Amino acid sequence: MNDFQIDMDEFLPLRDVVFNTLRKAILTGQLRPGERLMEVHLANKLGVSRTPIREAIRKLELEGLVIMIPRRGAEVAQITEKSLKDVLEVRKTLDVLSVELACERISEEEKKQLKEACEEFEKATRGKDASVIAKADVKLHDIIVDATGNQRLKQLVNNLSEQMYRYRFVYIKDESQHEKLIAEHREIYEGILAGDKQRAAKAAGTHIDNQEKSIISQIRLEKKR
Amino acid sequence: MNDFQIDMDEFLPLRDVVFNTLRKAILTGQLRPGERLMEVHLANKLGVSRTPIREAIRKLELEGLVIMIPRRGAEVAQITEKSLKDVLEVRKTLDVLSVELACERISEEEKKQLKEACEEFEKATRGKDASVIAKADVKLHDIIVDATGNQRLKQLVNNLSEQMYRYRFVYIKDESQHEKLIAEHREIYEGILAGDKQRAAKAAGTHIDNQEKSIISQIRLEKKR
DNA sequence: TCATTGTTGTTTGTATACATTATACATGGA
DNA sequence: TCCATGTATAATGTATACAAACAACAATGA
Repeated sequence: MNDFQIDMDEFLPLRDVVFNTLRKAILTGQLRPGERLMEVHLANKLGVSRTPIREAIRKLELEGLVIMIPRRGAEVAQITEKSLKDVLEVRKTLDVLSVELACERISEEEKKQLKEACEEFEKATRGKDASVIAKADVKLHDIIVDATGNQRLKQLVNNLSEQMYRYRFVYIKDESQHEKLIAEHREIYEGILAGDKQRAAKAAGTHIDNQEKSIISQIRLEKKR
Repeated sequence: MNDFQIDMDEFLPLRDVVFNTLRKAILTGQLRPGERLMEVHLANKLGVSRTPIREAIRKLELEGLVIMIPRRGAEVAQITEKSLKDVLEVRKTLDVLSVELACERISEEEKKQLKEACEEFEKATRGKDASVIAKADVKLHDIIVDATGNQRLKQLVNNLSEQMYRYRFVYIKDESQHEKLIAEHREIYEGILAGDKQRAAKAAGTHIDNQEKSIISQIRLEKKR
């Protein structure tokens, strides 16, 4: 249990390595909501001193992934149905903004990438490997936010998306939804290519709405256990 | 020069005091873009050790107010016209979302507060004291985002607003704009009270557009100097 | 039995010491 | 003069040491 490990490949300050490690552990659920993050413990586990651990926690704190209790330290933030609805409400708006801006600003090169990503996604769904599908999904959305040319938007959308990383697999694993997912992606893709803002925006909206449904029902399930 | 001081009133961990202090110094322009934040220097200046300084910088880093250069430390992030347009593009969308949600969800109590804040703002503009006007403006917008009941939205909108804190006074000081500002606020206020999403959203949009114009022209002025 | 207080251990908060690296400047040679 | 190299300095990156606060639990008294 709790067997996350540091990724030594990276050539970064330890604080950033620790930050990425803890972040991933939280987002994938290896560190559970409510779990305390004790500095010496983490330091021993990851083989570093307390300093980089603390600095990583400061960043996680600002990102909202952990909450600080004075003189008691950090613990993994609880995810409530309410907080997730809040996140999704904002994310929906920003995703819609993204595709609208993408309609206006996408380059020819990016259009090609988008087409490839779309096909890649369809292929991935046939493969049934959830992590491959998830990756293809991320790729597709990345291309869209990149096409907006708005760095800040990209950063915010990515951040909001990652808040739901834990639940990503819920709706990706559900094969009965795959056709729907493909159709939604295709609709967004075609809307952007055609420069049809309304069409793309509407598709992006329903795309999020469907995710919301899956995730919320999953949360209710977890709550009951 | 550079005469910001620590605010000792606060009863918080030093890292948070330092964070707030540096943040304010950056947002008000006391720490200029490009300026290096050297740890020992700041530590001496604020009378603390390097540790809280470093932890504060980690948070500023994640917030995008400083950028880290490996082995060289932190410096205050540059604000370019592009980065500001990016911020405003996102903020406009989120402000519009805020008033739309406020239309649906505002309580009777909040309606009363909103009315008062609106009148307060009008009174403030007659007083000509920019900081009073700014405060009334913040109050008004706070009530609106609070009325959405969406904590995440509130946090993001506040953060984006603060990015432009430096330029706030530009459009607030310009008395020729006061009538327009009052009218815009009134329009937003009445739209929300009437539950008229379209009306309120449109007003909020033009409100941001006007701010954008003032701020962009100000940036171009500063650039020329 | 219950409440209060004392004590001990654990954890965070802060400071400082040590290691490493980048930069600047000087020195020497072509 | 210009370039290269070496050295010194100063800053960050990391580890550790010390202080203060909190929590748990035991002991004591009513």
